[in-house]
Amino acid sequence: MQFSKSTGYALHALIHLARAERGQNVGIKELSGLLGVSESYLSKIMSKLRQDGILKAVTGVNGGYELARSADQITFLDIVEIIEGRQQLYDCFNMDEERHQLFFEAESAGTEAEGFSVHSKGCLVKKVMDGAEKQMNDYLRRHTIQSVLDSASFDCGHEETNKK
Amino acid sequence: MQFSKSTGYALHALIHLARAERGQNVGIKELSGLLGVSESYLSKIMSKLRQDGILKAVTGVNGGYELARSADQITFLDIVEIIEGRQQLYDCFNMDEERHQLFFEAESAGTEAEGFSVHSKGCLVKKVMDGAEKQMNDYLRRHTIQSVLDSASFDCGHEETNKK
DNA sequence: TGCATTATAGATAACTACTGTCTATAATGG
DNA sequence: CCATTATAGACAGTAGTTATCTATAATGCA
Ligand code: SF4
Ligand code: SF4
Repeated sequence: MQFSKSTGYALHALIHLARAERGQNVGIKELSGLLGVSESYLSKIMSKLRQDGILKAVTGVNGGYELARSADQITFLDIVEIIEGRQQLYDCFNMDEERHQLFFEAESAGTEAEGFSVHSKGCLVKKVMDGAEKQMNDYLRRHTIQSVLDSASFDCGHEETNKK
Repeated sequence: MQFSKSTGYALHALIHLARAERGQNVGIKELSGLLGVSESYLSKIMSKLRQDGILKAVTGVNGGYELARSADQITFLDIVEIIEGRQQLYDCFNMDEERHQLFFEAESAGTEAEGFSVHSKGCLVKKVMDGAEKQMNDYLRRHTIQSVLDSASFDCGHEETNKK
């Protein structure tokens, strides 16, 4: 289990866009050169980000990409979910059997047993695995593109006052 | 990005072993039947768990598997790391370029710049992604096979007193 | 209008990891 | 000696990722 390379590409491209001046389009050529990926492949990723409302894109001369919202409104979780997909990390096998009812939580056994699925609520194994995913997602949600830029010191600090 | 099915198989098999009486071997036939996986495939997973010291295995008549240590000494993280591997979730691409030095953290810029890699220490993108993974791993480390059994109420609660 | 530029979409292929099966081998107990 | 059981290796099918190529549509400019 690993994050796909595409997620890395997306993150790096967005950081570059965030550093570009507001209202200025950045072309795929510049981005792909910077990341060392083909224009063709990267453009697919950018399109996906656009479809999900992270970017705005302009075709034609002087076209390119621009952030659709401010960098502090774009979380790492946004990007990960868009590129990696929104399926859960842990997927129950054995969905149609009744063997897994073994792992019901004690408290929820007889209280409100109406219309809830074995997998989503009752099972403790699933609960642990989903809980682990939630920990990661919460962390990713707390970090934005802007938060990374804020704590970075760039080589040529021309307008970023290195506030040490 | 998803956990492999094998991780699920491993977790379920271990829980079954933990419920079995101490000193009693459980065969691959029983386990595979329970999980609905082929003996052949599951045995590979079990072997891996044995090689990593989670299980003990006995060949021959009346052979089978048994936990090598008590269930509260086997964490979810142990299993995940054994089956999924121990590589980091986020892998830096672009390892040989010097472009990524852009994302250095301000504090660490001039203090102790000796013998540390751009990727592991300096980069804030990597830091966020590794931090996210750590959140998940810490959570998985806090949960053991035993902790799941403790809070479960089994259908036939013959010796588990349902301590509400 | 016509042209160069730029993003988009689809088809497709190479590669990799995951999942699964089959066969042969070794160890154990009776 | 034999039945049982785990182990190991080879192998194939599947799916997802990564990547390339081509064609198309939109835009700005001369
Ligand atoms: S994790 Fe729980 S609900 Fe999911 S397959 Fe296993 S026992 Fe069933
Ligand atoms: S995450 Fe940081 S260190 Fe890794 S490739 Fe990107 S810029 Fe470089």
